Amino acid sequence: MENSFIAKLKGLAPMAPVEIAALESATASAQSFSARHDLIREGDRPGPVFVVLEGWVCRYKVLPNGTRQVLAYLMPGDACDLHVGLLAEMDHSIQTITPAVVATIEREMMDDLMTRHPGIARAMYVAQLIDEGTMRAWITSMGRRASIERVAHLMCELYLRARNIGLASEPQFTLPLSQLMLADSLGMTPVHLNRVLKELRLSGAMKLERGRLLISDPNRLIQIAGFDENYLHRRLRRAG
Amino acid sequence: MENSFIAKLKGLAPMAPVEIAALESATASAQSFSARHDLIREGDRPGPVFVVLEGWVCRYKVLPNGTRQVLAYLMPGDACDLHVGLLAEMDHSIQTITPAVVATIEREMMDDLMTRHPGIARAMYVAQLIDEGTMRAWITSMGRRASIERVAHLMCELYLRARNIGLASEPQFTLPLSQLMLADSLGMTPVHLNRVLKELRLSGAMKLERGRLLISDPNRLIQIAGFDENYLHRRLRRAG
DNA sequence: CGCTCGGTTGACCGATCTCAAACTTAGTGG
DNA sequence: CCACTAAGTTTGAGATCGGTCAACCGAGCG
Repeated sequence: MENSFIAKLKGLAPMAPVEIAALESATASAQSFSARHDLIREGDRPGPVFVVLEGWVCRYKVLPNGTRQVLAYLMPGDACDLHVGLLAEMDHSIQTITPAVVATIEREMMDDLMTRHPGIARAMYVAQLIDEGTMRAWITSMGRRASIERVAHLMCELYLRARNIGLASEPQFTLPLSQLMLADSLGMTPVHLNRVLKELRLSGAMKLERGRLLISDPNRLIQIAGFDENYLHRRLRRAG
Repeated sequence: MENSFIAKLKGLAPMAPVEIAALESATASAQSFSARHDLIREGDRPGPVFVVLEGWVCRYKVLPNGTRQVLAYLMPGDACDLHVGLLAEMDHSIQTITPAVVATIEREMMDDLMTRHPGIARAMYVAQLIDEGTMRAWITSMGRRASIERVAHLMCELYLRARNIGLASEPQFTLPLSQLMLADSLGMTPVHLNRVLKELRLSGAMKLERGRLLISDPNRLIQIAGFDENYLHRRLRRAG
């Protein structure tokens, strides 16, 4: 059975059987990691490309004052930048959140895959564009949305991404993020995040509990968030 | 005399004479635009790649409530994403800030340049990685830095970028951004930004005046910002 | 069974926003 | 060359959002 990386790429561009086989063999060497394990740290020299096959992973940065900012979440199927190898050092760290299975693809292998297989190249580029769009959405959230809107917006994003890869069972889904981690993503205090979550719960929009999120009133949540699902979807060009 | 785009790419990867010639001809069709002119708007179908040759340009997003968030600044030599063409529509707009000269490179031309010229491909990938690093730094700023730190940090970033392309005359440089625009970049109110600028002026670190920034005490500014210039520099790998 | 980690709550404080007005500069037309 | 205007900047007063500090709670685990 094909892994989540292949499944994702197939959703982003048409993929020939040869290409699928090539991806199979490239990701064959997957490794398991425990939760909270740094795959690579800020300042390290970049190595191979990481591909998350199972579990959740995040990118983050720690500031001199000790605070942390989470920069992105990687879910099964997601990979980190294909060309990192060109940089002298990482400007951020990457860490598992849950126990995770991660494959690594060496730079030469990656180059080879991209040049030899146009479908793979195309899918990887689209994936990268989507990731960039997500970053822009985060900047927008942090800059111009009130805390409750920010929380709601992130939940919408994570829900849609989970659903896209078949990890959501309609009204709810597994969300293995502590409130501390969420606060570090949203640029707020855990205390304040907790109050916002309470407000969202009382408003009947959603309810976060031990590792899963229940979206009781999707429309209300979307409305609070000012969420435009377009930023994750329908962005693929119909015509090539 | 070569243009700012070529100059920038030459700084990011070794460039063969043929490659320079190819870039010359690709950017020959530059066009002039007045200030505040949208090059492309959110929702539009992406077209060619934009390359800024002269002037300042920004990416931005407007929210339903009417507020605006600036997502990035493009200075002479900067280009926007090479593969935008793969998306169905823009998730943000791009607008000139000052009068600007912008070249456009059609997708086929771009593909051709990249596949035929490894030096160009490499330089473009590095440029993209740097842009992504900048976005991550913005997210970090918005999430975890106090307003005065954010302002100082952005000024450091812009100063270094200007200096890199020869647009800074040591203690000062041309900064054609209104306070409103800066506020929209930093996720704050123009009123509050103005107060922060006053604080920075009184502290003797820097002074912003009509279109130029004077950095009176670089060390102090860097210290206030918690600026790590590594995120823009020294990231190129020595070894290929 | 007690410890530890994460979540929850309260009281208080301070940073940032809002609203509103004055002022400054650059550009425009008479 | 001088109103006049529009855009941008500056300042004040008061309100609000989100942060800080501190205590308590509850579940999982050795």
